[in-house]
Amino acid sequence: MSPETRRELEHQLKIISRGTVDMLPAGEFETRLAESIEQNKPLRVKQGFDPTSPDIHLGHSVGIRKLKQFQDLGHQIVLIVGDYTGMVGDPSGQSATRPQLTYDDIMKNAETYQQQFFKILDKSKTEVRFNGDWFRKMSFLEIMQLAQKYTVARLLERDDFTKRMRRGVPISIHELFYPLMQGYDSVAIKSDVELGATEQTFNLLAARTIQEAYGVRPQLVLTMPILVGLDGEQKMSKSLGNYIGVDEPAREIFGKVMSIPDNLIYSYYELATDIDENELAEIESKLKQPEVNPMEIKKQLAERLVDMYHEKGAGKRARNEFERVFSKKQLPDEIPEADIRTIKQWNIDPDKIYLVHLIAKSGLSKSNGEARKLISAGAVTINGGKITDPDFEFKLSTETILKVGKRRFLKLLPG
RNA sequence: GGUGGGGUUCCCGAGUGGCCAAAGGGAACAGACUGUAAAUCUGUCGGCGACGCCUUCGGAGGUUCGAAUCCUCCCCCCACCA
Repeated sequence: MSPETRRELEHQLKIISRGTVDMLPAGEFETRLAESIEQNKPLRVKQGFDPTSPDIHLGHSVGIRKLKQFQDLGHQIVLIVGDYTGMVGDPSGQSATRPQLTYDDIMKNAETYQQQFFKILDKSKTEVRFNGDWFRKMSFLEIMQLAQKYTVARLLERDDFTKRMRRGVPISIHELFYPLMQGYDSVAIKSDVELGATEQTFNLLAARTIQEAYGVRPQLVLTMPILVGLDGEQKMSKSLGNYIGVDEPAREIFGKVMSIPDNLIYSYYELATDIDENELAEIESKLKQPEVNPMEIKKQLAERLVDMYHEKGAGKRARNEFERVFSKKQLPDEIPEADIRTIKQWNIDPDKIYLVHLIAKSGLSKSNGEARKLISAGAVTINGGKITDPDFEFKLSTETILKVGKRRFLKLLPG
C-alpha cells in the first residue's frame, strides 16, 4: 500500500467510524476500503427506508448523514425506497405485527421521502431505487428459491421473534420474509456496504448470507446507534409520536429539541449534527459539570438543528421567538388570525361567541369536551385574563388574543 | 383436525345481568413548581351548550324491564394434543 493510499484510508476510516457502533466483519472494512481507494472504484453504499410514514425525522437522519459522509468521500450512495418491503413491515424491534399500509399510502410517502432525503444528500450523486422494481417481477418459483437461502432456525434466533414467541404474540409468516427481501435488495444492487441502526444488525448480516448464495460478494455492515425520541426512552419513530421531522417548521424543531430530556443532549449532538470532535468533547465535559445549566447547551443544539434544515439564520430567529414566548411569556411574532368572516364560517355568532365552540372550531382543541376541560383547568386566557367558566360567552368588539395552553394562540379580528 | 383459554376504552389490564362511560396502572393533556429538562404535587382523560342525553366492551343476531356480562352463529389470537 502506497503512503498516499494509507493516508487516504486513515482519513476515510476516521470519518466513517465516527458515531458508529459496529463495522462488520471486523477488519474487512479496512481491506475493502483500501481496495476501493487503490482501484479508484467507489463503494456502493446502501441504506433502505420503508416509506411507512410521510416524514423523514432526525432518527432517519442519523443514517442519512452517515451516507452523506460516504458521499462526500466519493462513494456511490444507493437509497432503497422500500415500497414492497414497506407493505410487509419490518419486524425489527417490534413487539407486534405492523399494520399493513396500502400501496397508495406507501407511494405517497415515498414522494415526500424523496424530497426530504435531499435536504441532506446531494441529489445528483445519489441513486434511488424502489425495491418493487425487482420484487414485482418475481415469480412464485423465484420467491421459493429466495426462501431456500435461509433457515427458520436462524430467523428465530432474533431477539424480537423470541420475545414475541415467548409472550404469545403472533408472528406472521410474511414477517419472516422481511430479512430475505432486504437481503435480496443487496443482491439486486450489488451493495458493498449497508448501513442501518443497531436494531438492523440481524437483517444486515442476513443479507450477506443471501448475497453469497446468489454469487454476489457479501456486503460490509455498518451500524449506527438508535436515536432516542422526545420521550427519552423509546427510539424515535413516527408511530410513537416522539419525533422531530426534518420538514417541520423552525419553531417546531426548536421547541421539540428544547423538550428533550437533558441526558439526550449529547447523543443528539453526536448523532444528529455535524459538530466537530473538539466541540463535541467540550460539550461532553460541560454537561458533566453540575454548575452548568444544560439549557444554554440545549438552545445551541436546537439552533444548530434548525439551521441544518432551514435557511441560514433561522435557528437564531427560532431561538429569539422561543425566548420571547416561553421565557418572557410574550406573544409569538406570528399568530394565526381569524376575522369575522372566518368566525361566521365556523357557525359562530361574533356577537355572542361561545368560547368552547371557538376553541374547538378553530382547532385549538380536538373537541368541545376538550375545550371545556382546558377552560376548567385554567389553561385558557383572553387578552391575558384567565377564563375558568366553561360557559363563558363574549362579544367580539376589539382585537382579541386567545391563548390555550402554553403554545396555542389565536388572534380574533373584529374587522 | 381435537381440547382448553382468550378478544374490554390510546396501551396494559380489572369487570361475568342493573350501583358501568366501565377499577387500577401507563401514556397523553392541562395547572403549580421550573429551563416547553428531570422529579414532585393536582386535575382531566368517548361525544354532546351537559346534574341529563347519545355512542362504546371482536362482528351479527337473540333472551331480558335491563347485557361488556347469558344464548346462537361468525371472525381472530394463544396453548396443548394430533
